[in-house]
Amino acid sequence: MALHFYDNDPKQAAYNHVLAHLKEKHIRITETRKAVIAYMINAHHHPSAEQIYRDLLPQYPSMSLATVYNNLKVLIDEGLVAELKLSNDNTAYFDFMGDEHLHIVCESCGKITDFVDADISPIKEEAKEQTGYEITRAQLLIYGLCPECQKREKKT
Amino acid sequence: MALHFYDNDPKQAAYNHVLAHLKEKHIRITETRKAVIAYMINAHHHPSAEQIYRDLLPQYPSMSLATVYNNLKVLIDEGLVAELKLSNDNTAYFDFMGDEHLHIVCESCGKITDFVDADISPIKEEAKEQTGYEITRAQLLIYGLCPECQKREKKT
DNA sequence: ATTACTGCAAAAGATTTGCACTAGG
DNA sequence: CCTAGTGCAAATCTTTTGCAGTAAT
Repeated sequence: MALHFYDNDPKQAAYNHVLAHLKEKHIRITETRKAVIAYMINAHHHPSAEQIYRDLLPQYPSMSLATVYNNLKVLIDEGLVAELKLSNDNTAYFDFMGDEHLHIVCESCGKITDFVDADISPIKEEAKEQTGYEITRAQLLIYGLCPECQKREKKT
Repeated sequence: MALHFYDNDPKQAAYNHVLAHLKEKHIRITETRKAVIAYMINAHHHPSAEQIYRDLLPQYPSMSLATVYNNLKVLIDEGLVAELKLSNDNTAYFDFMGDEHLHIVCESCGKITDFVDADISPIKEEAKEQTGYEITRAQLLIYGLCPECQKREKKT
């Protein structure tokens, strides 16, 4: 019964799903791994490895940055987390693959905004036909000026 | 008259266009800059800075890698070259912005294949409406398995 | 004549790696 | 138990920067 209660929380469901996935693949579920997974599921922003590390440090003072990287790599390999690499910045940002969404990056302040919908599957289909590639995933990065930066630029 | 002859060559035309653009912006046209521009226009692949440097070195033995980076940055800022950052690789690849095309990256061998067409402007439009961003550019990266790697994987 | 651009070397980041130790299954 | 995962530090790799000298306008 308690399980049903938790299953109503989509974040808890995602967390359980990830853990089940790892268990099935015989990938160990460690304290730090759980911490990174929970962090990613709850993150509304698109954190860098460094940010994750800093935010988790108070609760996991012995955790190392390398471990954060290791865990992110595992999650990426399992298709549970996506890696975003933007122009103008050689830091990778990470994104939990819950619901599908695209990213818009502000070229002025660097903020990343999500936006839902927009079906890119016809493009994938055409790409497959034109090139013979077997498409595994696609990433659309849109660059622009966020509303705040638009205002700021007008003032000048 | 000679000019008209050269204008019939689209690569020569692109080269002339870039030089005219730089001249108008009072950006100096140096030997190494011309070399990088010509290289990018003629590149059918998607070279890294290192690759450009290595390929130009025989003809420009005193050129430095930093200069390649500097010139690429200028060209990017002027919207003449695009920077591609892929997952699984923290190298940037560069692409001359001639005709519009999208990129498909093989997850197995890393090869980048271009593919033309595919209109993403409706997605840009929707992004603008949903988020209020003023869209400047978009980059669609498709990941998959190239035909060669598909064959190789089947054998195993 | 200016000053942007170059080449060099050093610095700065981000990420990866090697290794001894620890803990999950 | 056994070995994947951890924490640490050092290494690696890409890109950036400072600076004195050079060349484009």
